[in-house]
Amino acid sequence: MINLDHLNAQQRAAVTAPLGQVLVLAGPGSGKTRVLTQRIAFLIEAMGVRPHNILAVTFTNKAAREMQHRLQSLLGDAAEGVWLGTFHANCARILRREAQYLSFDNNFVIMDSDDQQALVKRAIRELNLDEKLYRPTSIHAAISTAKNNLITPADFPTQSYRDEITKRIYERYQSLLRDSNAVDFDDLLLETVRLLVDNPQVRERYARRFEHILVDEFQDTNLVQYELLKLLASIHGNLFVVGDEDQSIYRWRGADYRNVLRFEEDYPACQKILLEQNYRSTQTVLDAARAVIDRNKHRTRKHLFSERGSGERLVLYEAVDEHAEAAFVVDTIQQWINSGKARGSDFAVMYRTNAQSRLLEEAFLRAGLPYRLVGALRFYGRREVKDLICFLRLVHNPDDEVSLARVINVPPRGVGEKTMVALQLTARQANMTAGQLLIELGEKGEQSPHWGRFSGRSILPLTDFGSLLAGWRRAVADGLSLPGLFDRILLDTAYQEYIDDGSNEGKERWDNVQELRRLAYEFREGGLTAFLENLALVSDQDTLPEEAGNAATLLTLHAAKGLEFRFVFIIGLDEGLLPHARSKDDPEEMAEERRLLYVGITRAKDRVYLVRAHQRSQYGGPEIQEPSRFLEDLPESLIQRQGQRRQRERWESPESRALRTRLFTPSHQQTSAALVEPRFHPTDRVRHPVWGEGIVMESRIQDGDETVDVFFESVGFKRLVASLANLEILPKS
DNA sequence: CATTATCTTTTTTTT
DNA sequence: AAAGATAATG
Repeated sequence: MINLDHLNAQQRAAVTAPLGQVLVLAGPGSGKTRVLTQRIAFLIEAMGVRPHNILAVTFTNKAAREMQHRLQSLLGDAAEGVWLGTFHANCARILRREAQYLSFDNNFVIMDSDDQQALVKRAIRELNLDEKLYRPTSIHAAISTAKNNLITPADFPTQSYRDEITKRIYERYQSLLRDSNAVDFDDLLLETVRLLVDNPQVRERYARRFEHILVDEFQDTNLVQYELLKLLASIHGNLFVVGDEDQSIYRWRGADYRNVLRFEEDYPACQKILLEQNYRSTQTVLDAARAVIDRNKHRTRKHLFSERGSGERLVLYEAVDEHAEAAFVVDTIQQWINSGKARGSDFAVMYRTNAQSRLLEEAFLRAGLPYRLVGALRFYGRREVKDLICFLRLVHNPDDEVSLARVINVPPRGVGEKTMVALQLTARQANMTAGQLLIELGEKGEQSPHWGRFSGRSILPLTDFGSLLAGWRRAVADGLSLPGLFDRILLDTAYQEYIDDGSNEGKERWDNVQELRRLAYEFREGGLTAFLENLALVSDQDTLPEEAGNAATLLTLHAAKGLEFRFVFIIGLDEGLLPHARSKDDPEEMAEERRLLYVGITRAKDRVYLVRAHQRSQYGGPEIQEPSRFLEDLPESLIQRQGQRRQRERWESPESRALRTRLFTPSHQQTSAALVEPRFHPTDRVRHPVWGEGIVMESRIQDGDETVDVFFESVGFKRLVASLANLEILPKS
């Protein structure tokens, strides 16, 4: 049974809001996930809505799982039947059901970003265009933006010659997709909208079904998603959306926080509820976050408050280079853990770009500290994993040209560029897809009318591969299980010999293959279709083990949204990195970088460490870094500097330095003393909360803090930072 | 014609 | 520093 007593007034108002449109603007840490789940529970239990009639949309699978989990514990089996998932997953579900109305069949594959890139490239090549002039990345971005704004190739605006070309690539790309019986991420949304617009009876069926629609992270919806919601809510009009303009960080993906304003315009009767009490962070953390975000214009100002007390200042550390940056992070975490005041899982290290994780990983490994890495060295992006996925995709849908191109020569069987071109040409002439042609060659061999079209050198490998493919498909048709198929592919291609050359790296690659096999085993019930859909839609962000023991978390600022940690490190606070260099020409993008930092800071419950490096090896040689402009927005009263002084302070007058020192005296008594002279001396007897009694061997001032070497009776020699270690000096006996 | 060696270019964030 | 494209080689 749900219990509304532990909700505050605003939260309760949201959970129990009457029917119609509800817009909840929820600051960080204000319990928005809770409101969302309680609302669903309220609808089911108090309003008697059947779960079947509820659609709940999240942005990540992680968020969807989290909500599923909470609903389960709130309602038990009564929660069964709610349509809960990401926009993309829900759309894929609809498209598979309604394939009869669409231009592709229901065993369509979903192209991931690598595949999309490959297709764009192919489209450019087929049109004989210069790849230097029309970079696949930038063309793909243009296509994606168009799709996110409901623009089909036919509607693509052509104001310049380049637009003209882009339009032609877009058209070509789209037909390549359809020839492969495939859709890309953007199509999932776009095609669903088109389905609902073009087929009133289908629209009515879904709109009637979804009596209640709830949306999380509404500020990150794009135009297609907004239209989709409108269509789905067109009968009942019960739209409950939760969001925070200040946390909108997916502009580059078409997200438009102005959908919040649009919502208020489109639904003038909507109720607006603000959640302003923060249950996560200390007031100091909130003040700092606010100092950063208040510089942004065009936003609903919220007055976040916390009852958790003022808390400690944010620490700013300026390292000499990126190695020292990583070392500072790891050392500090280690000291906290050694002091017994924190455990590994209390920490998160956040960064702007995935590339920054590598040095951190190395530092963690060297220190022997466990960590879990979100995303980055993407499991699904790894060569061997992608190879096998493509084999499976090809069995599922032989028309998939991208997969075919990828694996036809894996392991090398003598099929190169020329052979591929010949294959494609012959296939087109025969009005078949390359995959179909291969299968025919494989099945009929010399009997095939196409046999003679190929040179003696290329026909054998092609026939070879074709019969493998045909064999796998037959086996699946005869009821071979998914894990069975997986093993058969490995066996037939001698994949292990190919991938595992005996080196450490080879071993690791083979382990990845085994890991994928384990996943396939989990999907043995759902079969190939469910497995592939899951692989396409479940991001790497979701790959990490839920509770990876006692490990610190390493993740991008984007991936951090929705999470919380006691201690948050944000590294790379340099111009060019955060804000990222690519944002500096566009004020809107600059505002988004600011929101990114805001999201990072507000993840912290207790402490925030902001870290930067004077010098960084960006690409090739080392480069001098300027401090991030965002640092200047933080009032000095909220900041405690650690480590090296900033250069300009060297030229400071003694008076102003004295004043500064007084002003910045940290709240810890020990630390302030330590800045001047050591508090501990050799031969002092000390007590540590975890390791008990020991003797000070040496003590020195280092990086503005006191480092003490202590010999403990229990664990022997340890190096500690005085301000963190909580050492107690014992009277000399 | 496929594979290998050398040179060039390139860096955001993710469903 | 790594991936991708181009040139040389077998």
